[in-house]
Amino acid sequence: MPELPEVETVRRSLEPLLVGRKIIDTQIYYGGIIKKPTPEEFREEIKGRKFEKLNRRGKYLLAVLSGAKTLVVHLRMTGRLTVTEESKPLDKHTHLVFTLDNGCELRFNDVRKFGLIYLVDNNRYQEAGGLASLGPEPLEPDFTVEELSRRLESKNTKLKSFLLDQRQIAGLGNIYADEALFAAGLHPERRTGSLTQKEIEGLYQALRSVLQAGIELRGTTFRDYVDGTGAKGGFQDRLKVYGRAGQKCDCGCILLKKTVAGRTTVFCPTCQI
DNA sequence: AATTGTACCTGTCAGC
DNA sequence: TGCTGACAGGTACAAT
Repeated sequence: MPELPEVETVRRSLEPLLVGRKIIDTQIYYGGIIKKPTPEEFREEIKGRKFEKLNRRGKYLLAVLSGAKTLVVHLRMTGRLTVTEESKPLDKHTHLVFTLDNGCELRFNDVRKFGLIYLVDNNRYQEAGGLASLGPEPLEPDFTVEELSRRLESKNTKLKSFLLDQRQIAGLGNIYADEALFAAGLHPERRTGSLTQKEIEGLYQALRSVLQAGIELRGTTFRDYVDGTGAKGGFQDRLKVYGRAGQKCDCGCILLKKTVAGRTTVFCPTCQI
């Protein structure tokens, strides 16, 4: 599923293909993806604008357009955003096609129609769903051990639930939350307030290294994910726990599967305490 | 106010 | 073969 490393990979792959390009027009095949404004207004308001910059915040992709508007895209679970030559036939489940000024198209495809798209004024991100209430970026310098510690102690919940809460830390999903907990040797059901200073430092390092490795390998393609050029990621070969329930951990134990915080969670009962 | 549960979707796969 | 039901999971919103 597109989490921070996948969205960052999409951003990096799309940026050189989009910046400087102008949107000639938009074909809307399924308007339900567009949350704001109405699909008709969206098409009118975006017409003629140029891509100036591509940013990412948590799992949100932010395309800054000329005229001080930002196109906000969330891929949720199965969304794909790719640049394709306009001569290529549309894949099934393509809901939105932006015609660019160079013979290419930016296409939004989503099997399950869960993706979200907003067009908002710059700096009015509170109008774009949960974007305004995101927690810190885990790979930015302002996310420190102290910041993590403060947030852990301000809650009394299970670690898995904490890591998935976008208001606490932006960008983790089920894959990287499980991988980070494994790397830190922490049980997903440990209470946030029960961690020692050493464990907090270990979790901090685990979060950063797992996300960084995910980016370096251009994301995890477990099922649907591809980057902005349609290429698959490479981190799926490095997964230690996610999707591996019933298989052996490096320590020889069988990895367990359990629903925690409403999510399938895989962990090693001996390595994670 | 904060937490929990459910809806949103379709493809895939196990079991019959 | 073809059907049914469970499952996958991020966010918005309703319910508690």
